[in-house]
Amino acid sequence: MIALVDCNNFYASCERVFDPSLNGKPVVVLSNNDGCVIARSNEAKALGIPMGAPAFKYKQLVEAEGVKVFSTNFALYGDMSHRVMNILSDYARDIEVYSIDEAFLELESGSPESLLEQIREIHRIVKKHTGIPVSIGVAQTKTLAKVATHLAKKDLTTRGCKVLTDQYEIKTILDRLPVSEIWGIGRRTTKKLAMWGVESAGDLTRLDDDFILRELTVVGLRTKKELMGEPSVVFEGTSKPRKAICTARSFGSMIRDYEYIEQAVATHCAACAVKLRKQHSFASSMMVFVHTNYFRKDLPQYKRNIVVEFPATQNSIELIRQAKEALRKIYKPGYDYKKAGVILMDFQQAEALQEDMFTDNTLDDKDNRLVEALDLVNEKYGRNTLKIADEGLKNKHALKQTRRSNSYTTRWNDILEIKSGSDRRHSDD
DNA sequence: TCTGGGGTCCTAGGACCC
DNA sequence: TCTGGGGTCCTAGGACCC
Repeated sequence: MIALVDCNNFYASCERVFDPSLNGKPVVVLSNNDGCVIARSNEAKALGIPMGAPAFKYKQLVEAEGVKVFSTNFALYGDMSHRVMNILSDYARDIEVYSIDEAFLELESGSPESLLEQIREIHRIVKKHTGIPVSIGVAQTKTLAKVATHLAKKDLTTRGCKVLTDQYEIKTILDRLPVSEIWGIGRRTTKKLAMWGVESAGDLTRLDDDFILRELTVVGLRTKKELMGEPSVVFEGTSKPRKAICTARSFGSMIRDYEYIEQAVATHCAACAVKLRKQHSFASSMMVFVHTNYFRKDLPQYKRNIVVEFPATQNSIELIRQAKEALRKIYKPGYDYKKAGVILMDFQQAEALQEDMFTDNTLDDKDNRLVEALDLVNEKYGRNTLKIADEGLKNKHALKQTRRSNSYTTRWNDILEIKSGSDRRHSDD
């Protein structure tokens, strides 16, 4: 049996854990540069603020309704996510972390009643130990588990937990569910399906296999099978290493100077390298890209990317050297740049590393020991305690983040102070 | 004035090989 | 006039997810 655990309004919920006065109030969290809305509490949804809405378009509503607004605080959300996932892994045979706020669990099969009891317990423990509310759905396949979680969230009578195993119930639910709600059916496919008169998930299950294969490829066919209870999207289990690692950011304001763009690229490259080492991989190619602001139709536009190859490495210093060389080839002066990024690709795992006789990529040369020390220090004393000089200190490319909450769980200076008496913020724990 | 970031998978077509 | 067949690898582009 597969369960899908989904944290409710995750980022907004994280903010609430550390400031309970936000409970019952509309809360939104903004993307980088405070650009658009990426998380909303139920109260904010009720006010009609859509997902992905540009923040500036809702300024008036936000002020009028007293909506609490936060810049992203990924250090906090990442840490809270870890805590939730740790608890989940105690309650499952295996876990597949699907995103920062979602995980598939493999549960022992059992009667619907015992399954419900199990997920209610998980629901209760996660809330008690982390403060994060979750929705849990259980079914035979991942796609149906997604449907079940959807119900757990929408249907208040489920109190956040739904077991969807009864064949008759599945059928009636699928007949009422719009195809666009199904996991794996996006905007494009919904439009296509509508042309053939396919409106509900049930309609999709009644479509001919060959027809689906021809029009929607194997991806569409897998979805149909999953809806019919036949597992076709494999449960991956404990996370596999990433095949590509990307770090890219829009700049807080547009940048012209080569020097600052180079610093941004070096910074992104260093961030990629940390992620790369965390999963014990070595990269042997990277893409570097830059582009101007698409939204400024009045300004000249330029975008370019370049892929460079090199002997597999996980060393920040070498990777930054490559990134700088790549940037030099694509940078064109005279443009106002808005975004730059680095993508590392073509990984080899440490164990399988093909030794190149002429390059030393083992962990005992001097640069590598330096990088290892750098990781240790930054792990212990916080991100960016030590940086590579190429990353620069001025941070001209810095994000605009005017409303970031404290990093309660990951920075010593930001730890919550508990006061006694009327100022107490936590009633239990 | 102001519009995110990080991923995965699939397909078609071209290059190349025997 | 006729112009193989089967395979692999790579890339770009499309679609989708959270």
